[in-house]
Amino acid sequence: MPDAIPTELLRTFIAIADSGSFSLAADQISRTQSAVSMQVKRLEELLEKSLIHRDSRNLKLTGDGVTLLHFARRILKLNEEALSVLKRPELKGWVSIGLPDDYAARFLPEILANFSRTHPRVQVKVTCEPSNVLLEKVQRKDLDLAMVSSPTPEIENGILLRQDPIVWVTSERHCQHEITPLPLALFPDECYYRDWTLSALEKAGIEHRIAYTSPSIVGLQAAVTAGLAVTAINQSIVWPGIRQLNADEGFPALPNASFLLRRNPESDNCIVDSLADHIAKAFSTCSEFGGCLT
Amino acid sequence: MPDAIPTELLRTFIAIADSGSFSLAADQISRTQSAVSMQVKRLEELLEKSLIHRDSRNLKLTGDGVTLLHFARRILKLNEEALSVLKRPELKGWVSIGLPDDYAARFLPEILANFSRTHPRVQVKVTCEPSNVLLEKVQRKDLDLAMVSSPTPEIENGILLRQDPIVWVTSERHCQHEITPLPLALFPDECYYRDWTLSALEKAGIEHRIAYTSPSIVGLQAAVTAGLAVTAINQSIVWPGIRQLNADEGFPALPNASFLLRRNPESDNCIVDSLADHIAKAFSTCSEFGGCLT
DNA sequence: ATAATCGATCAGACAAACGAATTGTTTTTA
DNA sequence: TAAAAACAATTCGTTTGTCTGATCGATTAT
Repeated sequence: MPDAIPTELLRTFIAIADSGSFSLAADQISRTQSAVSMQVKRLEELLEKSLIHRDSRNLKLTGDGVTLLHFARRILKLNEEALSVLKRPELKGWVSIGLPDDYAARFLPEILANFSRTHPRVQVKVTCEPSNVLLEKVQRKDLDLAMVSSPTPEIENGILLRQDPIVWVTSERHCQHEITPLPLALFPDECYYRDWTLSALEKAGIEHRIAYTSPSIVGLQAAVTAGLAVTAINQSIVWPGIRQLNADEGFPALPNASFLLRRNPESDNCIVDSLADHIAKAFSTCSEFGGCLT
Repeated sequence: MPDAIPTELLRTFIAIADSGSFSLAADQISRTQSAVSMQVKRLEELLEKSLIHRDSRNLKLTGDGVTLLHFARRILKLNEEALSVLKRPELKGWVSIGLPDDYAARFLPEILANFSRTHPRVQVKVTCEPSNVLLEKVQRKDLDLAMVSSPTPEIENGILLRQDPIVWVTSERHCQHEITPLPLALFPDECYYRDWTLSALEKAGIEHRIAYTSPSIVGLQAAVTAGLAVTAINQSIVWPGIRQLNADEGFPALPNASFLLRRNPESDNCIVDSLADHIAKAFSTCSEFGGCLT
C-alpha cells in the first residue's frame, strides 16, 4: 500500500538533476533553497532510499536516484501533456480522411471515438477506397489525410504508423490451403496485394485459381472464414476464425508492407494537424494498435 | 507555464470515477466526503474545466473528465511502478542469457545498462551464438534465457519481442545490387537466413554467387558497407551506411521473422524473472527498440 | 585568513487542507 | 404523503504541513 509520490517533489527532483545544485533548482521552481532541501528530505523519507549523494562540492544521483529520475520525467511529461490537452481551445470545423475499408473496420472506431471526445465540434468525413485511389485523392486535394498500405516504409509527406507484414491466412476449421489448385479470394484489380499474391505463387510454382473476388474486405472475410478460399492480408487485420499460415507450410514469402499516414501538405490547418497527431500517437502508444500504453 | 497536477487529486479523481460516488471514494482514500468534494473543486479550478457532471442521483464524467481520467490512470500507474521498483529488495546472484551477436550489438548495451543499474548485485553472463544453437542450449539448461530470431511468432516458453522482417540491404554508396551475378555476403551454415536468402533468389531466378562469408555479423557489415556484396538481415539491426532494398528494385520477398525471448522453464528464480521482465518491458515501451516511451 | 558558496537545520508564520456538523436536494421507504 | 435515508455542497474551527528567513557548519576559492 504505497503512498503516491507528490508531483511537486518530482518536479523539484528533476530541477536538481538538471541544474546539479539545490540553489539553482530553487530558483527554477521559484522557492527558497531551504524548501528544496526539505523536499528532497521528504522524498528520500517517503521512498526510504538515498537519492542524491552529497559529497563535497558536487551532487551526484545514486542508482535509485537515476531510476527515479526516469520515472519522474515520464510522469511529469504525462502531466504536462494532460494540461496542454485540457487547456487547448476547442476546435471547430471538419477534416477529411480516407482509408481502405479493412483498416477502417480495424482501427477507425477507437480512433474516432477518442478524437471526437476531445474535439466534439470537429466533423470527420471518412472515405473508404483502395490505397492507390486514396493517394490520388490526396494529390487532387480531395482528402486531407489518408491511411494507406504501401510497399515502402517511406513516402512523401507520410509517416510510418507501423510495419505491417502481409501474411497468408486460411480458415481455422478448414484445410483449403492444402488443395490443388489453391483456391484464392482476391480483390478485383486496383490492389497491390492482388499482383503480389499472384506473382509470389507463380514464382513458387504453386498451382492456383481465383475462386472468389470482392472489392471489399467483408467479402474476402466471408469467403476465407467459410473455408472457400485462402487469401493474403495485412497482419494487423487478421480477424477471429482464421489462422495465419507459416513459412513451413510451403507458402511463399510476401513483401513487407507498411501502414502509413499520408498528409496533404496544402491543408495545413490545425484541425488536420490535430487528427494527424492523434492518429500518430494512437499507433505509437496504444497497445491495441501494436504500441504500448505505459 | 502550467502548474503540475498534484498526484493526490488524481488519485481521488480515479476513486470517484471507479466508485461512481464521492462518499465511496472518500472511504477508499480514507478521507471524509467533504475532503473529496473540495479536492474535486480544486481540480476543476486548476484545470478551469468542469470534470464531473452532477445531475440528480448519478455522477457522470464530462468529456474533459474522461480525457483526464485516461491521463490520471497512466500517471498513477507510473507512480506505483516507480514505487514498486524502488521498494523491491535487492537481488543478488547471476543469470545467463544468449543472443546472436548482431542483436547483442544492437540491443544489449542499453538493456544491460538499465538492468545493472537497478540490480547492481546481479551478474549477467552473455553468450553469443546463432539462434538455433541458443535454443539447444536452453533445452540443455545451459542458458536461462535466449533472445532468438524465429520464422514463427510463437514458440514454447517464448514471448514475442517484436516482428522483425528480413530485408535486403546494400551499401548506401555503391550499386552492388545491380550486378549480375548478384554478390552475396552470408553466414556460413547454421543460420536460417542463409537458406531463406538462397532459395528466395533461386525461386526468383536471380543469378547470384556467394562473394563473402563470415560467422559474425561484423564481417557482413564490413563487406556490405564497403560495397563488396549485398545481404539479407533483420530490419531491426540495419546499421548506418547501408540502405534497405525495396520490392520495386526487383528483389524477392523474404519470410517474416520474429524476435523472441525464450525462457528456460526450469530456471524459475526471481532473478531470471526480473531480467525477462526487464527485456520484455524494454521492447514494449522503449522507442529505441520499436516501442514507445510515453 | 577571509570571503563566498553550498546544503542542513531551526523557528516562526502562514496558508492549505482536513474533519465535523449543517444545509439543501433527491430518492427510497413506510 | 410523510418520514427517512443518501448524497453532495458548504461553513467553521482547527490542525497540519510547507514555506520563508535566519543561522550554522563545511568546503572551496580569493
